[in-house]
Amino acid sequence: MADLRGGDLSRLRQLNSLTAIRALRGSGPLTLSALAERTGLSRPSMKEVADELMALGWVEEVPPSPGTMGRPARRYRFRADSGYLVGVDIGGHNIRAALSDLDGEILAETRQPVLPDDPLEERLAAIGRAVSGCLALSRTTAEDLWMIAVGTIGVIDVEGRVIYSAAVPAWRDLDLAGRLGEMFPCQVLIENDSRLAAMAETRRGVAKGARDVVFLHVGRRMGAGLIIGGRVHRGFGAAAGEISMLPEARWFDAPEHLNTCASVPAGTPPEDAAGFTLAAARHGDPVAIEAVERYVDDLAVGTAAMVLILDPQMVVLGGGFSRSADVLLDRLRARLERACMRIPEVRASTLGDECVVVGAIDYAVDHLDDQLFTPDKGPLPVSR
Amino acid sequence: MADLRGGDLSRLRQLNSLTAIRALRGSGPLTLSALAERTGLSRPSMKEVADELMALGWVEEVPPSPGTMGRPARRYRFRADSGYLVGVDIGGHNIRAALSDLDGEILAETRQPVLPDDPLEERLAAIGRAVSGCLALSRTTAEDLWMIAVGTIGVIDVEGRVIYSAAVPAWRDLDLAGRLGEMFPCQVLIENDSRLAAMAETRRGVAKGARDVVFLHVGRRMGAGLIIGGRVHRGFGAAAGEISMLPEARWFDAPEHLNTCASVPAGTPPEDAAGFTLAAARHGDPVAIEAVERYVDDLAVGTAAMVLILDPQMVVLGGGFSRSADVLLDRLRARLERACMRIPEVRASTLGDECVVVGAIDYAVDHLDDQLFTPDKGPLPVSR
DNA sequence: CGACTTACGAAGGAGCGCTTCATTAGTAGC
DNA sequence: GCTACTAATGAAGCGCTCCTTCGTAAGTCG
Repeated sequence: MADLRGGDLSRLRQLNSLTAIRALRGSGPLTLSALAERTGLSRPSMKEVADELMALGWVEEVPPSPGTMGRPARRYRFRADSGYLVGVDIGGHNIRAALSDLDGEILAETRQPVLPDDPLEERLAAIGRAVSGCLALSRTTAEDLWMIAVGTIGVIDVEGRVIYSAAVPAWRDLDLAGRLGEMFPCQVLIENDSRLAAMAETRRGVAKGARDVVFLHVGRRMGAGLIIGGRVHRGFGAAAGEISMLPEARWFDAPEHLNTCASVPAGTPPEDAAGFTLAAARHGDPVAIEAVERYVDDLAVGTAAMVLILDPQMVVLGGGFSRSADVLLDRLRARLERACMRIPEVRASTLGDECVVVGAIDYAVDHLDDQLFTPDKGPLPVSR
Repeated sequence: MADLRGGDLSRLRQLNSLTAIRALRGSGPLTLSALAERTGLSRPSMKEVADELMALGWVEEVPPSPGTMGRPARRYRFRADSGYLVGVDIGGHNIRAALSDLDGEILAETRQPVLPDDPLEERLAAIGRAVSGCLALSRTTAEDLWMIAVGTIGVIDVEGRVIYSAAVPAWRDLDLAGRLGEMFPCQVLIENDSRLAAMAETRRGVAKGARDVVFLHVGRRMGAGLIIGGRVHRGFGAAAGEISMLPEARWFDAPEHLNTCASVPAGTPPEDAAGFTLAAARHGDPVAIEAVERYVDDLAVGTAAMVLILDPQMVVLGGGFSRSADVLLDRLRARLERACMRIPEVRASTLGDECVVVGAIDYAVDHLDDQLFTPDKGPLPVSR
């Protein structure tokens, strides 16, 4: 049972203010009449609400649109630029950052190359540089940041501490939330990168609008992120999606089939081997195809487990190997058809490398909405 | 984004009425002042709300409690008996039914033995008898039923049609929701029985209050039900939890280890074999222990998959074999500790055979609450 | 330049919740 | 059996929020 608080008249106003903000966020500038119609309020009431929102800084008036019949109508827009959000993707070789307005519209992006075994402080400094870069590009300052959401490889506990990170040795046992909290004067959110990628795909990618989605990170390491009921599923200890730990799921070593394929020429750097195999398979090389088949065999086991357990609407393939989705998708589908009761759609990611930063932004927007648009968390705050 | 409807004054009243009903449902009869305090409303307003709820039939006055200081206070209670809910468990060998009031308090229970290969019409008739029995025991009539929730073995699709049922041949392809809808003059809900059992355990069993729970049905057949975010997780096609379909999870044949154990005396009826093995293991029979170890080995694979994927707060063992939880729990825990990152609590069901009917009732209560306590679904209806 | 269209703004009214205060119906003590 | 105390009741008056209605204003079109 949720809250047991009854409501006051002021609560009603609060509700209507939030409804108005929501209506404005969803679509561009709206006239007073349009707003009134969407919210179901009468015009005079809507006017009062709008005045209040303007006074608080949430909304501003824009010039009326010319060329319309009748008296020009006042138009209002949500001041998405009264604050900014940052998303960060901490990967093994790259740190990406993006800055967005409060609507999640991305205004700037940067990338900082790093090495997996860079020392901790150097990594943190690179994060700082990536974020500063975004701020500089969009001519904003750290004071305008409302929230920063970070996606990182590895398992993060509920408090934002790194429990486990195979790819980045220095990351282990780090109090990431604490360190980033010292660096930035705003709220810091930490999440697993696959979960954020899943978020991005359900918000603006191929799975847009779906409520239950399994995102598979296929690449040199394997990962999964779950969206359940339209929200990121973290699990009780923030360890959901770690099925690659289970030997029977055959995920952990699955990429080896691609790395050790006999078609790969000697001397190929190890990070390019899998890509070579996938490309060879695309061109019909039977040995490479054999390796891909074995890879998908293994991939399908863990995937089938997730599909059978969750029965999602869609499975999205992301990560480095998803560039070779043409080689993988049909094969994966065929195996799922054999194993599963109901086959979800199986699609490739459409967001590519920006998946995680974009998902971090979306995650931050969600979090912000929760804070703002949940009634009874005090009065609507003043927006600068 | 949820609704974009702004609110009226009447909406506020509706909100407060719902809050009051909630407060009354949660605890027994309350005085006007107590109600006012809990809802945060002033006494005069609370009085008005209470009068309205009385007029609509949702609430009634009870005699003031004697022996208190000061003027005796009016007391109100939720009229949980203004309607009734029925839960049904359609099993292979038994059909159980329970009748509850609108608070989910169980007032009557019945059981009808059936045979797995009884013809369809006989089974449906047995359901009718089970429900009529409950009505008779509690002196109510079918007209007082508001909702009936049915848990059944097998996979049910979103429309309440049986897609697959290994245990009950006649069940296959049946439009269960349709047939039951003809039998009872109220809303009919169909769910998989493991999911309802999971529901019961999170509402009034061992997992009370937990938000993410995996319920394992361990018995002659294997099943699983998931609670995610405090709600039953059905999946997009209502097929969530069917991991026993996956060979690698080693669930489907797991019970065979117990059935074919060499310790079981020749001539034991097949349905008692597993129970015998479990009992023998409890008393130290090394051959039986060996069989149990193999059984738990297999059980743990699928369970670990679910734990790694979902990271639940608790795993609850239910179903026939959970009576031997003392033999199973520690062994299962030990294996999960090896396989999983974070170990959830592992506990045995406390509700026993009534698990599914009780869960069906809880499911109906939830459904009813959704319908009643979601504002903006029209005005609060009149309760008879 | 006048007719038409559309939005604005002010006035009056109804519903809901709040506070305040005198009143009432019990118990406890003498 | 009477008085003091306690706690709830019921009525009156206030303020806020939303609604409807109307005359007025600011554009476009012919």
